Amino acid sequence: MSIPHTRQSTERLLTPGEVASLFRVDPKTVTRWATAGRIGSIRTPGGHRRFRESEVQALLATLTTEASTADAR
Amino acid sequence: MSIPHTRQSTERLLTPGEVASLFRVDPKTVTRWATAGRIGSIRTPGGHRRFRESEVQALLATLTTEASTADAR
DNA sequence: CTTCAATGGGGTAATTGGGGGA
DNA sequence: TTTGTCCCAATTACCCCATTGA
Repeated sequence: MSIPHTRQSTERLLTPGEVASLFRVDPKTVTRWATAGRIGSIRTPGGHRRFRESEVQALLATLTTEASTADAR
Repeated sequence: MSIPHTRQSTERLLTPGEVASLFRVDPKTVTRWATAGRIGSIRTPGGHRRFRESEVQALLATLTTEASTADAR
């Protein structure tokens, strides 16, 4: 258990557009991921979303499939 | 109930720029939040704004949504 | 007193959100 | 089922320069 403290001032946040660029998708798609709960988000008081860079990187790594590292080089 | 524990010694004040960094927005945006009454602010005699760290942290926590722990593909 | 980064105010461009449909 | 696109309204970002704060 133990709920992790939300005390990370060094946590870099990304805009929807930046995340969209990383995944090569439309910003709207990123919005849907957030709505569907596939990725955590931080909303500004105005309603716009920001995403944790570490979480985005982790998601990218999770969805990344590498080819066998047989002797490729 | 009233709260006699007014620990202002622990009450740090943040500048617009610091709050902006936490939300990954422009300092001007934080100013608009204060003007719109979305966040409480303290004005210096010169007109500059300062924000209560506890209030900012609380607001940040409220607007934060964690990703679903279940991996639905 | 001098310096200089940060802030406020105003105005304008860019991004985002939400609904709906392809 | 997921994504991209069009609509419009709201929010946010960047430009100017005078003032404040340290």
